[in-house]
Amino acid sequence: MTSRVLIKDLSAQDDGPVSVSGWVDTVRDQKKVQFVVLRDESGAVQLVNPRTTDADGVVVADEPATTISALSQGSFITVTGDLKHDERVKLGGIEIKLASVEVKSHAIAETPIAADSSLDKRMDWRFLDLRNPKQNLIFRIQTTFEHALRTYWVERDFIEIHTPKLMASASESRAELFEVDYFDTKAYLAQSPQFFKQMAQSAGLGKVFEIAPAFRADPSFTSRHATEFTSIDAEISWIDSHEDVMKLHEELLVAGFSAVKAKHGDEITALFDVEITVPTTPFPRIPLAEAKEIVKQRGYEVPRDDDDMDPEGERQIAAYVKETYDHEFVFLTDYASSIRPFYHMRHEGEPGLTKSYDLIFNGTEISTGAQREHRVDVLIEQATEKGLEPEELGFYLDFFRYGAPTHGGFGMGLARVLMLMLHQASIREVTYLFRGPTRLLP
RNA sequence: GGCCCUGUAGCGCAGUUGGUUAGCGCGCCGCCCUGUCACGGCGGAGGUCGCCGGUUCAAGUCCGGUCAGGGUCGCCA
Repeated sequence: MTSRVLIKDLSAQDDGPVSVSGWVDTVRDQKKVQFVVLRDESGAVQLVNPRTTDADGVVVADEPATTISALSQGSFITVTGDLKHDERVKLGGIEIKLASVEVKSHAIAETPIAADSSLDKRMDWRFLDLRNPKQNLIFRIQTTFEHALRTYWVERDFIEIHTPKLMASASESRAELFEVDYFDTKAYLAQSPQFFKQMAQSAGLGKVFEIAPAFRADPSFTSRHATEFTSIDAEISWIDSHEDVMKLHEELLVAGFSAVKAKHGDEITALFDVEITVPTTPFPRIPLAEAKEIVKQRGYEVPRDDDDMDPEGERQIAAYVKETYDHEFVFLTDYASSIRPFYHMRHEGEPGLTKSYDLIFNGTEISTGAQREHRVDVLIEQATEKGLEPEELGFYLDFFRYGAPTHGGFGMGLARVLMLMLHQASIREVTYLFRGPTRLLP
C-alpha cells in the first residue's frame, strides 16, 4: 500500500502513484470531468477525475465518479492516484488523477460558519474554524515561538518548573480569584506562579521558567483579556536590578522572533500581510514619569489621578518610540510604588519608585517584570503599608526567613504576544479555545 | 462593572414616515455544462425578524425589560 504523503511534499515529488488524506475543500462536479480541492494540515491540492464514456459517448456512472458526486465539503477522505505536474493547474501546478476515493467520514453539507462569519460564531465552531490555513499557521507559530524560548532557557541552564494551579490563598489580588470546592475546604485557582517561582529562588534553583495557565476571575470585556490564559514566566537569582531582568527578557524575545521569522516569515507575509521584525537590542527604556511627559508633549494628558498610564497613553508612547527609535517594543520603567504590588523592590533612597517595568509591544502591554524584595523585614513593612496582614501571607514570608538571594523576573502573556505579532484584533484569534466571562464552551 | 452600538434564512447583510405575499449575496438541494481553478447556466427549498411584555386597527420597524454579541473605559498578562 502506498503510504500517506503530506500535500506540501507533493510538488517536490516525481510523477507517479501517491496517496493523500485530508478533508474536502471544494467539489467542482462537471459532466465530463470532476475536480476536488483536497486540504490537509500542510496545504491544498487539486484532484481530477475525467469521467469514462461508453461506445455512444454517454457518461458512465462508475467509481470514483459516483463517490465524488456525493462528496460534501468537509468530509475526510483518503485518495490514491497518479501525481502529475501540470502547468494548467493554478493551485501549485500539480494535480492527482484519481484512482480511488475512500470516504472516512462524511460531513453535513451545510456548514454553520463561513469565511466571513463573526468571531463569536467562529468560536462556537472552533474546530471548523481551525481548518482554515491562517488559524493553522497561528498554532504552528506558537509552537515555534515556545520552542525557541525553551531552547534559550535550556541552553543557559534554567530549570523548568511546574507550579500548582490549586492554591490555598491569593497570589495577587483577592478580588480576581476563582474559588473551587476542595474536599471540606476551599481552594483557589492560581492567578500567577509568582510566589512559587520566588520560592525557587530560596530553594537555590537559580534560574527557573514556566509556561502554564493562569486564571483571573476578572469580568473584563476587552479584546486582550481572558479568564484563563497561558503565562510565560521566568525568575532569576543574583541580579543587581530590574535592568538584568529586562536584559534577559529582550534576549528571549529576540530568540523567539528570530525563530518565527526564519521558519514562518514568508507564510506570515502571505497569509497575514505582516512582515515580522526581529527586534534590535537593547529595547528602548523610558521611565514612566518621563513617558507621561513625552505623551503630554504630544498633546495627550493621561486622565488619571494615580501615577499609572492608560491604554491610550501606551499607544501614544508606542507611536513615539516607533517614530523616534523605529522599534516595536518599549520598556516603561520605574513605576510608582503606589501602583505596584508589595513584593516589588523599591529604589534605594527613593521609596516612591519601584525597580519594575512593563513591556509594551505595538502599543499594548504584554508583560510586567521587576526586581523582587528579598529582605523579609522590608517585605513585611511594604505589605503592611499596602493594607495586607503579614499573617495572611502565610508561607510566602517564610521563603525569605531562611536566606534568599537577590532576584527578579517577569510574567508575559503568550497570546498577547502572538496577537500583536500577527496584528490580530483579538486575543481570541490566537487562543486555541478562549475562556472569558461569558465563554466556557466549547 | 460603567458608557456606546448591534441582534432579520446555515453565513454575511438590506428592509423608507409603523401598512397587508420580509428581500439580496454566498452556501445548500435538483437539472444542465470536456479542464474547472471565486467555474458557469437554469430552477428550488429554507425565516415564530434574539426573548418577554407594552403602545396601536396594524410592530421586523415605536416603548420598557431581559439575554447574547461587538467597541471602549476601569483592571491587567
